[in-house]
Amino acid sequence: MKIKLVKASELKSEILKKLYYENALSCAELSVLFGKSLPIIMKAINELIDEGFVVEVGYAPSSGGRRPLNYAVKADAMYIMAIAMDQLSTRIAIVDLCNRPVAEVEMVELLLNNNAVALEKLIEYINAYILRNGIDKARILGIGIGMPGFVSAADGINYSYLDANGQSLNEYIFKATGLPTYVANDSSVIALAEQKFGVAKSQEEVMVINLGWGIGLGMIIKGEVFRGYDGFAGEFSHIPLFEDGALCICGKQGCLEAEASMLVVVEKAKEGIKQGRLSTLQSVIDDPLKLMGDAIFEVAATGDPFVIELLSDAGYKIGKALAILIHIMNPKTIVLSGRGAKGGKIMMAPIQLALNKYCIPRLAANIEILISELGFDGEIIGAAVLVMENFDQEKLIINTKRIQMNI
Amino acid sequence: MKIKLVKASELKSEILKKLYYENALSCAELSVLFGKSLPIIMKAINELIDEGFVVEVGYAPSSGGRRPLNYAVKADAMYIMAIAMDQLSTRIAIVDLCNRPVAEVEMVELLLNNNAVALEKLIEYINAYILRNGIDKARILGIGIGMPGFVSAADGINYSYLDANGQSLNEYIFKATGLPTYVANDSSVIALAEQKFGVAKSQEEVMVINLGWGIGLGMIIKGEVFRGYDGFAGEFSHIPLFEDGALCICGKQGCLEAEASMLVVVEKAKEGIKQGRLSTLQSVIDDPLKLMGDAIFEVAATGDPFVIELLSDAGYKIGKALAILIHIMNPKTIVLSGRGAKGGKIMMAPIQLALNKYCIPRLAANIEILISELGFDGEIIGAAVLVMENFDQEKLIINTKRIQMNI
DNA sequence: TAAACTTAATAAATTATTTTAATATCTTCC
DNA sequence: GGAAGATATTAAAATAATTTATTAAGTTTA
Repeated sequence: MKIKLVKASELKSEILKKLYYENALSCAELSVLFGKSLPIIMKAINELIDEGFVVEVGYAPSSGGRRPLNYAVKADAMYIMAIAMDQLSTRIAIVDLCNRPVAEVEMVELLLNNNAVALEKLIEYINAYILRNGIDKARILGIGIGMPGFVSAADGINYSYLDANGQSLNEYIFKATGLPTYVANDSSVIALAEQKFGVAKSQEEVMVINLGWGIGLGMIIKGEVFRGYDGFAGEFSHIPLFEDGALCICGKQGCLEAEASMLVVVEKAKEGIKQGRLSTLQSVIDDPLKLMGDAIFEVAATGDPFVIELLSDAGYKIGKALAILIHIMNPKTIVLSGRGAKGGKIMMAPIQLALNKYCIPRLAANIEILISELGFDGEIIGAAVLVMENFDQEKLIINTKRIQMNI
Repeated sequence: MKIKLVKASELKSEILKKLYYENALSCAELSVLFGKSLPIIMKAINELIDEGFVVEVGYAPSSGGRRPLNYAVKADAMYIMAIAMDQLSTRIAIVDLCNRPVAEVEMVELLLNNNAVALEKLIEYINAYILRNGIDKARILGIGIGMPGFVSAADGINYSYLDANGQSLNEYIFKATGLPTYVANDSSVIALAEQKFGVAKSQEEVMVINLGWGIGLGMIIKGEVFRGYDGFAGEFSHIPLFEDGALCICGKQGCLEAEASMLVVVEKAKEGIKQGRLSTLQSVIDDPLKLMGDAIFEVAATGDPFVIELLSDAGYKIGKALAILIHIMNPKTIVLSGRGAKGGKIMMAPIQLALNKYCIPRLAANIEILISELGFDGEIIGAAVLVMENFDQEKLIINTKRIQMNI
């Protein structure tokens, strides 16, 4: 791993971040990682221990000499509120610094589209959740929120949903809850999760496909989320892919989303069954969208031919889009993630088929397509990561005071 | 501009690079740029002056206090050999540290396709050019080469042309010339030129389209060329864009290159004229490809309807491809560069038309499409930049010795 | 099984960097 | 046009970081 240059004044918070991501590291390892001398690292670590952020966690195996003493974050030094939204529902969790929930993860219905009170509802949920679980707000480092739409993480504005009269959602929710808040596009948040704690762990260049009601793309470039100039990079759903394709909600024709998203698969399934196609999906045909989505993958796993046909068709089209992405970005790894990752195994073959057809062989040859193991938890974990990504020395100092007051 | 963290041991070479890119800077500016204290910067600058790399270049205008003393690279401290190749011909130049040629830029015919002796020819040209112009090899910092094909700049290998039995071209040419050599894909080299000395100067996120016999893409991300995992990123020519398009040399159908490259425009022009279309291009219809390419833009500038029709058609298709790029990368700036940049003005309208049709308005709204001013010189300048990008403390020390021996 | 070799942690000495203060030079505002 | 404020440079003092040496603790090999 490349050494990461940091300013001396940011060393301690950077070490804490690293320990959060890497679980446990020795001083020697940290020394190499940051390109700083051992005494400096030891001083920082000892201070972090004194301040209550870090603990010793025993010795690592020797690599031919004295065994190194490993350090890790103190899991309950701080908590993080992680929120994962989609168009239909919102999940809320509070996790510790090992990403373990310290209160039960809850899901609430929260329609984003044409819902003027969605933001107020969200804030209500947040405050109620904290209160109900009896968690001290002072212990919570911040709130990370992954949400669909055109989100500028830099400005804290979602241009599609949750309007706060043009104000920053980060500011608005901070004022309403007292907790530092960071919003970001759901796909970028999922990409964060996959790179820090998922199948793409520690990789510097990864493309993460968020298979959901739309089709999102979170990009990790040079080890960081790439957001583009306005923060809208990775708008994969609406690339013009098919000459005379289905009409998309965006008003255009031939968008990837309109041909291959989970929404389309569900709709095609309903329509097909109505027209007499046989499928075990028949029993849930009148269920709401969300349940139907879950059912698709259950039924696919049992080998239902109609559903597999639908998923294969979607997979092939996604594969064509991936071919374009590969030509432009030449990634090493592509991760299929999001709630649709469950169908990844079935889609793998048609995706590969499409790559064979649409990719220059040299580019497709070494590509590694992985299926997320975080699955549905990805967005929650990513939302927590989002808070830690914004952790800095200033917040370290604030929280040091808090811990010292408590003890 | 964001401060650039550098290791203390690399400060001097980084300062020199910065001065090369920015022409002239004061110590105070450098201090801010690198986040280092003034005494450190002054020490480094004074050493660089003593070593013969830097000179004082007078005072900058005051901004309300004592006028700062500006420093610049000593233009003839070192020379750089810059080589720009395309499939048909190769240009060679030697430039000083102000990118001014110190010997006449020469162009030689050098077919890359199916030419087993192309590499040997290239080396011959290099050595002959240096000899003919009587330039001391010890004065030349290195050779930068932009070339078409699948080029891995990291490995120094071009997988399409100029095979050195799988060896690194960097190594091979170094052995044959005694000069450190760096090869890279032509489009990435042009992107470097545009970002350092062109219309995209100092921008951190830029997409540079190389309009030539193919259609290349050089990406600047976080201020650096993005090359992807294998180094093949930006393979824009062969993205699958049209359902049943023309057959491409790559064997696939519907590639952008097969529909909109300069090669296609020239061929369509020839064919059209043969079939009776009226055009002032008629007089050069039997000229070789290269001349025909130049003629296209000359004729277009006079308002030739047929040629404008052809360029518009190509522009519209390029616009569709740009729409995809914009959806994925959300850049602030797109630069039309390469030898085809001459036609940029004519293509601008159809490109915008395509963006209106294929882009989500929010993404297309703020996009800035610029036409290169470096034009045909872009690849030469970029090749020189390529050498400076690889300049480090080690090379600084080597060249210090050289200068001291000479003086 | 002990000697030789590694690696880790700690302390002391050296080196490097930044901060502070002082001086020089220029602009702008009475 | 001179005084006050701003910026740049230089020198000295204070601070911080790294290097080197030392001790501790483990592995490998003869």
